[in-house]
Amino acid sequence: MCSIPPKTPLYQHIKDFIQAHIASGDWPAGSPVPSEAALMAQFVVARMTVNRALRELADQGMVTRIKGSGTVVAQLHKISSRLELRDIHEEILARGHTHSTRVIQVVPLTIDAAAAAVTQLAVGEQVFHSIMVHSENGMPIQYEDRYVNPVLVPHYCHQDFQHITPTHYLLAQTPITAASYILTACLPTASQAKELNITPSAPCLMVLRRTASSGQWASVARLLYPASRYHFEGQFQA
Amino acid sequence: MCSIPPKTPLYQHIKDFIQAHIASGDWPAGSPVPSEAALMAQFVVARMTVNRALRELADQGMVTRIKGSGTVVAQLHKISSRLELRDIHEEILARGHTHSTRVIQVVPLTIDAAAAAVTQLAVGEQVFHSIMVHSENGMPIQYEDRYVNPVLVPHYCHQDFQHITPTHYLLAQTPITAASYILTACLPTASQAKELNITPSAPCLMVLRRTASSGQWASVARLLYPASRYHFEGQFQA
DNA sequence: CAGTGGTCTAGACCACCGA
DNA sequence: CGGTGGTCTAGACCACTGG
Repeated sequence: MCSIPPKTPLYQHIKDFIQAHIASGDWPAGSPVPSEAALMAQFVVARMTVNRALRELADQGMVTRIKGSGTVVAQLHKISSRLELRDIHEEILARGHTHSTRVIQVVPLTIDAAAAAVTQLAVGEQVFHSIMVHSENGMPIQYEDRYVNPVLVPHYCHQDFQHITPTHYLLAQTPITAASYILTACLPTASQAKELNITPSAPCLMVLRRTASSGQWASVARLLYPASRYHFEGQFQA
Repeated sequence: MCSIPPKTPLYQHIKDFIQAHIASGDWPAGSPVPSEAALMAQFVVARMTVNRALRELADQGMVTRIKGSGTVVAQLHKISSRLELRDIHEEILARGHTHSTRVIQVVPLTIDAAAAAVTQLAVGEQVFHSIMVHSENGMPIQYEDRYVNPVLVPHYCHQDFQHITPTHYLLAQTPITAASYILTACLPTASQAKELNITPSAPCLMVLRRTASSGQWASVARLLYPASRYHFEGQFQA
């Protein structure tokens, strides 16, 4: 009866069964999914097993559960996926390529009006400011412009960023408890274009990422990726 | 002893306990999390309860579990977040704004070499092709260029897209079982710039999204957003 | 080998929903 | 009221890891 002989968990069989019916259009959005009791009988399993299957489907947005009422196929009006912003070093290594870093500047700095507009930090605040370019197999793919809180990371500007990325160092120094990002597109400034070896009219993806550690801001990074060499991708599997 | 009197599930107490230790830096990345047996004793609960707490933390990427070995705090070298690609209509309404659509073209089409390069569809394939611009409070924010599989959605080109978005209609017609997207930056073509009422040098975010339904491709959409008017954002909470 | 996590069972109590 | 899902228990067997 079972068509998946290798050690497939029972709850996975139930998930597959339900997903197959949804995928085939058999059970359109809004239609009821069999109750836990019905699935218990059908698969001859304990209720906890059925419950786990349905709960996981609900977590991944496939079905909607209403206490006291029942379970229905979810309205999939949004397609969501995990967007991961990884450490550039690990990302490049994972592709089997080599990563190199060109450090342009690492200095203490006092936030002026222009920097405040970008970072949302207070004018006059003392910070560390680093600029570097990361390359994959020698090709520049990320221009990293970063502000770091010296209170949390006092020795930031004495690191050798040829051998450890700022992201990696910061994570090692202080636990990140919250992060937010904005993803947009822009054109590079003249100096950015030069460092990235692209023309000033080549569009770039820009990520503005802020991280915080136990209530204080830890780092604000502006990451520029030439669109011709880098993009984000993802998938959603029902 | 318990500090959350209202009906908080026991597994949630355990999750909170562990997350608090991670967030505070008490348990740095890589450090071991108490075993299920230890947490059973500490919280005086059944193993299934502890197991659920740890499993959910693992699912959300907070900890890493290794069979036979133990549970450790995850290396947070990637900051991940849910990127949602919602129906533009619902998204605009959710902001309390008005949505309007300008339909530029909805026609049957045979894929030529140029279209094949973009869509990865076979040259010579018969499809429907629609182009429209979505505006928020009268301001264009999305240029939608879409190819649709007529086998799955035979009446696509007879819809009134003033009143129902392609995304919405497609979801109602056929269950989407898989989707993938590419997120990049580009400059608009002359005609795109004109329709979006931006200059040809204004960078745009571009989403290339493919959806499939039970093994067949359903739709390929190229969505252009002027960066000055639209961006993606998200946050990660430990 | 003992310890760990992965899975599963057969019960149970509760809050909620709809008729 | 009966049916539903939300949670929890006290056991159990297994496969895997480490020393």
